[in-house]
Amino acid sequence: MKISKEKAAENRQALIVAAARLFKEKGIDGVGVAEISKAAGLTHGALYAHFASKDELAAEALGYSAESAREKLQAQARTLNELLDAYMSPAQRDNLGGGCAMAAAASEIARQDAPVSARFTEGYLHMVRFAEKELLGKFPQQQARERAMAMVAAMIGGVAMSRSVQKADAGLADELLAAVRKVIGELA
Amino acid sequence: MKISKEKAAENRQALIVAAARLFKEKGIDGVGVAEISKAAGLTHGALYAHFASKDELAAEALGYSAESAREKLQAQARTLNELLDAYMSPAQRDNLGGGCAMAAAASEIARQDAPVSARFTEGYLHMVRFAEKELLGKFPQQQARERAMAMVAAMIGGVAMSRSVQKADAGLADELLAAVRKVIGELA
DNA sequence: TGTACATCAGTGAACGCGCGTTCACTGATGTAC
DNA sequence: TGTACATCAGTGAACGCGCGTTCACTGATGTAC
Repeated sequence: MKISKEKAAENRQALIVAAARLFKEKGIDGVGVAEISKAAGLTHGALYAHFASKDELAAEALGYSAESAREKLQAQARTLNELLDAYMSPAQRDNLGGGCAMAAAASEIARQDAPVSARFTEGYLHMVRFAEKELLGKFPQQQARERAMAMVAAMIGGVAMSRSVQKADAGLADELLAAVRKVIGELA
Repeated sequence: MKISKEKAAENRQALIVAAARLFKEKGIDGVGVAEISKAAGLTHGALYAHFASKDELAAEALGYSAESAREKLQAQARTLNELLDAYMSPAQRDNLGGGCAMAAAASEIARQDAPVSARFTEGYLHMVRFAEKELLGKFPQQQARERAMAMVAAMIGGVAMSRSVQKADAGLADELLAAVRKVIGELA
């Protein structure tokens, strides 16, 4: 049963969207092609009509995550403070599948190959530039860039660590999140 | 061929040490019981004489990682600045298997169950207390704790992100590491 | 101290299972005339 | 515009493979007498 070009493009996109969510929720190694395909309303065979391998889909999915995070940033956060409020919120922390791929997969990306690393680098630099732009009003260029890099790394680390301690100590998880948000905010 | 109690205890320890290194290098899902056992000089069957499951070994291994990091911290870092120099160094970043488990597995721990989360929480709080002790000379207690929590989260995030961008842009990875080290150092 | 025997850490074959990937086939779409 | 046919997205069975785990067996250790 061949499908229209339009419908095929929709299915391809559905695979990417489902993969992006599931990879963030369960890790790349933690989810199989069958589960991804099913979540997209297809069988696993169809996946291979669109992507050469699971790895290729992973790169596309993480690229999509980075791109939609960029759009979200542009649409919703006007200032660095607004970004911090949104990013360091319990809601964003508890939304693994819909949240930031860098926080959800920070330690896994180190083991992926160059194409995935490149997409993450772009995503990271985009956030850094957003922060840098505002810091340039208060600091010389070099210092603004250093601060921006450190702030974004701290945001990602803060969310990842808050998630890591959450099952053992939910109160600490919230305290950690608020502390990072506050201290990082004071850097701006 | 039964083995002496002493030798059996050595073998158990070898399994934990090998698992700790391999989990950090490849992720918990990325390494199998056969590879761990082989690295410890045993067959996979022997693993089940010491641990009920791979998950139980994982908890032991990550607990061991946290414990040996604590010993290393106590033995080698006298001041916060020394800790920052050691932790945020390219050498520690490039030593995945021998380095900090929190930086190596930050995003994976969020998906593990409570026992693993508890061991990470202990490890995180140990580093926070180390930083807090020094900050108490300059800041009131609440502020010292907030700063310490943010500093440790930023260190972990900085190392994890430096590793994540390294394959795509090695220069950026070094710049990122140095920027986080500098900005975090200024918080103390 | 010497002997008989229970213990149990370790071996390696085997288990069922789910993985990523392949492939023969289907049938509506899209195209050529 | 209507007809014949090539295309190719999607299906689902099947592939080999490595996974975590089990288990009958081995044989040196450790113990009881």
